[in-house]
Amino acid sequence: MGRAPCCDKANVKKGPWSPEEDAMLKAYIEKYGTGGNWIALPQKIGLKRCGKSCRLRWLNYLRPNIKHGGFSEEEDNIICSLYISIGSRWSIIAAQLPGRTDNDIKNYWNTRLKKKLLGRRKETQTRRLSSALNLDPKVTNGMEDNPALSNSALERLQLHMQLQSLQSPFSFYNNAALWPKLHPFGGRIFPNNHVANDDPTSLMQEGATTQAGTSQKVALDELPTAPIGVQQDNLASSLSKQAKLENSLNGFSSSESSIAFSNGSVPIDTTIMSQLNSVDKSNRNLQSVSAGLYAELNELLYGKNCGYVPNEDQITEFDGFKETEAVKDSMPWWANDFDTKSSSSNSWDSASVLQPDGLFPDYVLGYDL
DNA sequence: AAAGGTAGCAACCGCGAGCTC
DNA sequence: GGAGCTCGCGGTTGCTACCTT
Repeated sequence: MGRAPCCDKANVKKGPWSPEEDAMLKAYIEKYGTGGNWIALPQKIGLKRCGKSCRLRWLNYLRPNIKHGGFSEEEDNIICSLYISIGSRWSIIAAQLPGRTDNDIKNYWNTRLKKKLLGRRKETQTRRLSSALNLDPKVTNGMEDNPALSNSALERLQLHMQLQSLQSPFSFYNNAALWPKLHPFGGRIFPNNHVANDDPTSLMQEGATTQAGTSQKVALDELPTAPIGVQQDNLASSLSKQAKLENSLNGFSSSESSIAFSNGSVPIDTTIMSQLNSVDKSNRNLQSVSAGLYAELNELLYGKNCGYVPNEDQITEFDGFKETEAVKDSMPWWANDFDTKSSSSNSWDSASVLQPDGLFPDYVLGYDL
């Protein structure tokens, strides 16, 4: 049995909305509300529009306090950080940007931000890459000789991210804390002189601290020899936070979602285990990803944190993004307590749905764009 | 000036989740 | 329990304005 159509498609108008239609819809909703039924709304108003179309028009254009265009650097940072952290969950990203709609952000990302990101990479990455990574010339030569490979790498990465996300929202590409251990070069991906706090691997390992603040750092000297695989207890810590977020987003109560995630001790329940299995599967898939892509990924995401300082002539438009601390300082949601009561993924309200002391700070430590 | 290409954005489409009966 | 329905989301399409040749 097929899906029932949401409206009589033969009798609904499509295409751009006229000012008259806008006025009718706005006046009705402001006076009576939606009545909890978008499908019935157009009949009540006398509009020859699909209910879904009315909803979209109201949501993206007519409702009060909508902002269009003119994205600030702060908003750019939030969008980029969240996109890299959680992918194309536009409604969640929109919830962090009052007055912005998911559609607006989606369009902005697809038409501008993504190109901005690619543009920065195109200009700087190969030169910076070879000097920053101190890699085997056999590896870097190929990348320098083949700009097409480099230019497509981010898009390939995004495809990989989406594919992995299909397998598991908690999978490898959604979990930055896993990356250094999984890198095909092991410790060689970063310059040899990286030590302690300015080592990006330490940043990412810090990202693997527990919800309760218990450090579960992995010794740095473990990294070069770590096999391609996952240390499950560290992974589980990250997963626990992700699971908590996901549960919150899915409407679980905070008490339900945080049950056994204290002290870094993660219950090996079926949900978590299935996520672990998904990550293991992702790891296997990962081994087919080229070394060049890995190098690019690290350069792209951690370029400012890996200890490499670009020459002045290497600074490009994307360097307009603030330094990590400045970014965090400028993000109010960063410091606010997570309100599980408002954990709606509905972009109508701008309430924070993210968990500032949980998942995302871990990620953004490494994603200073 | 005109044609073709590109960018930006509004709107549409189909699907999954969740609710009701 | 499951069929039917609505809602909300993310991907995609199509229109328009602007740019380039």
